[in-house]
Amino acid sequence: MTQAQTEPQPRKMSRDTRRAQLIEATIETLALRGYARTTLTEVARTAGLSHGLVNFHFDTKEKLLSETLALLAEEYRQNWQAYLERAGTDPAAQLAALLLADFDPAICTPARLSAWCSFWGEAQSRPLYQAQCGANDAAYNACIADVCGQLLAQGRYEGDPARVARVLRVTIQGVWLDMITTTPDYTIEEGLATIHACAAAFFPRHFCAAGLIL
Amino acid sequence: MTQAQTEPQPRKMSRDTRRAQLIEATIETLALRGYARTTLTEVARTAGLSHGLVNFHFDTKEKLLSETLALLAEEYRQNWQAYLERAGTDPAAQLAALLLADFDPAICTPARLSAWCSFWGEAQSRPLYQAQCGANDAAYNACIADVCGQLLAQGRYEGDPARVARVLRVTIQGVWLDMITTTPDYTIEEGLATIHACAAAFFPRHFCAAGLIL
DNA sequence: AGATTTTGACTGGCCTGTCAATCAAAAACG
DNA sequence: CGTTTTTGATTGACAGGCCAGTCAAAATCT
Repeated sequence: MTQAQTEPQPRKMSRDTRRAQLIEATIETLALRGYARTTLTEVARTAGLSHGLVNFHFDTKEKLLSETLALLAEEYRQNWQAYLERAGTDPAAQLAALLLADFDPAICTPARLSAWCSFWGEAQSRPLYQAQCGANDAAYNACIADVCGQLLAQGRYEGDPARVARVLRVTIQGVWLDMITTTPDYTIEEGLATIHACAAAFFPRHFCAAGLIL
Repeated sequence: MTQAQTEPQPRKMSRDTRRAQLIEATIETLALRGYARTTLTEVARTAGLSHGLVNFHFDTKEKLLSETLALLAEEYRQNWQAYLERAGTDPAAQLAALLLADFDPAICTPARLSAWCSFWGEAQSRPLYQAQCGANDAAYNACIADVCGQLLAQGRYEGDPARVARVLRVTIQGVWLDMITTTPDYTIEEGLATIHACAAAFFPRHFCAAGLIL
């Protein structure tokens, strides 16, 4: 990915640039090798830098992984909040925006999806995930539950907002997982169609397989 | 779990017994420590046995993990197939059985759910998962898609069988993930209620939040 | 020159896999 | 039926390798 040989690339770069570069290399390594086989040497090689630099910028491997997860969590949060902002105040439009947000090309990258999946696999046995993502996840859950509650009320649908929201959320998660584990012919369009089919089941007068109605 | 000190426990046991014991210890260790920190020494200690025994019975760590995953996959397959067998020929009853199967107390254990999650996290970067579970997963997908297709036709519902089936499948998976990562007050009943809410959205005349109608 | 980044060799620790010795149960024997 | 031999499971010490983290020296920038 990064080519240290082609561009001369100033040896010394700003702290933040190097850190970002190493974090990006960590995401790629997680995706390619998995959590268990992600080593500092491997990350450094992916970034085209020396092993010692990683410790210079991040002190420990744990801090590197922690900040990598923090970056993923933060860009995820900013993405759906930006989508929500642009959607206005109509609950159906807001829900459609939330569903679309998770398939934005900036977020929904093979490397990023794989990296997320690596962290989930370790989440159960390490406090790291909850510490970095607990608050964000809670905010997202509250938000989508609120939007679902409004749409249920407005459309006179039956159903528990929390459960409808949970089904939509885990369906997105599941589609993400499918997209990296199953055969390659699983496009973003097919993923979106699946999640829209789910939304259409709960809100048939507002959603169809193609997305928001009207 | 196993207490080597309380029971004298015959020093020598049959091959299959020891292998099963070590595989069970592997599941517990995966759940407690995660994939990356699962070591042979840790597994042996959990089983109350010596480290060398693991290599005696399984040759390599990879084979131990492979056979552990094979056991999980096989007991999962047998479980849903048994449920399906008992359900008769009515599509709605069959679907209800498939949904219930995944919450059977024998399958839906904290340790087993966590172990599954550990394997998923590594699935993307290792052929192990596809090799052990690819065929089983494909059979399950085909089965639930077929049942959904029958129920859609019988009830004159609209929808793509493959997509409806996928939503149900990933919702179960997502609820499993929730059950081990979120706060403890997530019971099997709440999990089942969520998946039933999802089924009710697609098949409102056959399912409600409490499960199968009639 | 002084400050800061970068490198690569080095270390101490942990982990996997090997192996010779040990031990208990079963089999063979007297 | 008691004794000896054989078989095969079990142990723990050991070797080799890999990895995270350290550090002194070199390179680069200001």
